[in-house]
Amino acid sequence: MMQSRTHTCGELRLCDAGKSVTITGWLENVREVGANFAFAVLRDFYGTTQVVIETEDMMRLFKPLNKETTLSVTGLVRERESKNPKLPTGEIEVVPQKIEVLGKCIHNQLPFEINKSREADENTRLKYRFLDLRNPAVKRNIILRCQVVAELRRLMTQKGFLEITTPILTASSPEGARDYLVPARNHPGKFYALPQAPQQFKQLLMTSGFDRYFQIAPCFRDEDARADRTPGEFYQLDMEMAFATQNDVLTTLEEVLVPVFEKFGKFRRVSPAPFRRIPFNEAMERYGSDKPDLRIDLEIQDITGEVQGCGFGPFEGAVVKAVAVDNFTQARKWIDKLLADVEVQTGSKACWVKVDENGSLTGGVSKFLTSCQDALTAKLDLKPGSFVCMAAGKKAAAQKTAGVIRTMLGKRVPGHFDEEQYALCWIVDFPMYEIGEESGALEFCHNPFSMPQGGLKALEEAQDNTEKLLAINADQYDLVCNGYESASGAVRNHDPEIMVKAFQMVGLGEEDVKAKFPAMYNAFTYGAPPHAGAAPGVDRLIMLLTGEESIREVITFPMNKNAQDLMMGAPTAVDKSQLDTVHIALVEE
RNA sequence: GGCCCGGUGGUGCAGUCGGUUAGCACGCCAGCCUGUCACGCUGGAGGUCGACGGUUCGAGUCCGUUCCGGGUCGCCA
Repeated sequence: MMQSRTHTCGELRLCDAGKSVTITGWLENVREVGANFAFAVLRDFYGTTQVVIETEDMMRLFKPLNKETTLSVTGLVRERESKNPKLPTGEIEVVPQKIEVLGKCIHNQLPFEINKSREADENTRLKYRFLDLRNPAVKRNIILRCQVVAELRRLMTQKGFLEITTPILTASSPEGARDYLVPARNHPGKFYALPQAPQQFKQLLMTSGFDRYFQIAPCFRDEDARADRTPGEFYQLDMEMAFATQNDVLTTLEEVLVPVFEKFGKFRRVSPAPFRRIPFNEAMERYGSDKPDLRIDLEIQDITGEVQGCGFGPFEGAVVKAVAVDNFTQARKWIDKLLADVEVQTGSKACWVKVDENGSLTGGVSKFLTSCQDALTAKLDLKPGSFVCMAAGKKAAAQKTAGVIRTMLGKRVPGHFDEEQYALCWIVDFPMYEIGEESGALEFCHNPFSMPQGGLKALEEAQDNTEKLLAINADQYDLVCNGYESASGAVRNHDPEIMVKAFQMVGLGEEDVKAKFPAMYNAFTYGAPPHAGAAPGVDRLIMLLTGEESIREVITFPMNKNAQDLMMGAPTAVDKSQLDTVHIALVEE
């Protein structure tokens, strides 16, 4: 039987010298510095401790052990002859009397070196995630995640929110992302779906009279991955408040998140509450994005009027947006790279001009713009040495492209990016409806659960008037931090009459509302409280706090981009008998 | 599905204009070394360059196809 450990590998200090101890852990390294003289490093969750090998017998014991074998070492703590101030345990070492091998590592060549695993090929890391996680630098993010989640729970609970879990096996939701489906064994041909969010359940909880609900909720969406978006599953701090206004929700989240950013964030500076509240349209106009990075001090200017008739084809009849920077000294090659990167990220081309020492436009598309040079100079406050990057197209596309230009210029031209802070803002007043790109018809812009501003009256007044309908905003809001969408929420539409009306605007009727959200619609006819909520993304929050650029660094067992778990081998084929049980027949490709 | 970037011993990378035996660091193995801590020194093993096809006297290098990975657009109420 294993001797129980008396200390961890992170806790022995000089004052422990002379004690007899047992420590356990992984054999990290053995440094042989002489014949029958070596230093072994034992690592556990808490730290590392040096074990000194100075006898032939001990050397013989250690020699055949591969790195990463787990050991129990019993011996005496001794003050080191040469100390290492870089290590918490650097003043002592353990002189072993008894070594016990607890778990052999039979591989003398590891897939990667534990302490350098972050540099290894990501597929290899994911396949050997259990080894990758032995790296303290990798483990640190997971530990931080636990601490943040615990703090979120503490703060929410303190504010009177109840954590209530909701079903994982539920009904497919007709809106939104692709569902993950689970065949129902007892109901041939029918399926459960994994929840994309506990949206309807939390609204039902509100109608049940739970005043304040939250949950660290797993959410499942079958959509493609991005660097900041894991495929398959992710976690949200899902919350909802009864009899609450938009301001109640924003204030509550500010009170919860500011302390978390301050306590756990990589950067010291955090936007003080209340955060700036920027209407969606203003965000698109000034930043070209509904998730602007406010650490960048540049803003987009509209130069549509200034450049009309200049003769440059792409500008004719288009909306033209510009971002200008002063004291620009970059080379032509740099500009070409910028334009290429903008095109990769947006699919749209950008163009540019510079201002020479005489105040004249030069380079890029300057030959087309000489006629409007004065107007542009005035509008953009151009000076000798200014650089202007422009995007043209339909309004939304031009805004979006200019938004990417703003971000790239801001981060690449020195002096416009104050990186080391958490710049938070709320984007509010999202439009209720939009014209669908494919359908060309009126559609819900975000989700149909949001309360239109002005309620029933606004909808009735705008009925059959597309222009007016497009101008209706919803009490919907996103929390944005450093260019990432960090939370999304809304004042919900709790009134069946307004729900039906809102659906009528997009050509749907009462029957559609009932069919799509039967429980919610029904519940709301029994006396529903006005309610509002939001759902900050936990994974992205941890990304922001740690400064990681890949979401896989903050997930314990992440899948790769193609939604495969390389360690477990998921997804896998299953036996025909399993398929038969759930009434599934595979179609030969 | 489109586009961009990448794939070279166990790991990370270099490889010029197509030209001799594919180079470096870490790791691994052996030897030396009594205070290392990114230990050091000496020696050694290990790759045919993602796959297939083509151009060529000759391909890691050029061309085509394809597979895999990352990023991005679509998508993500």
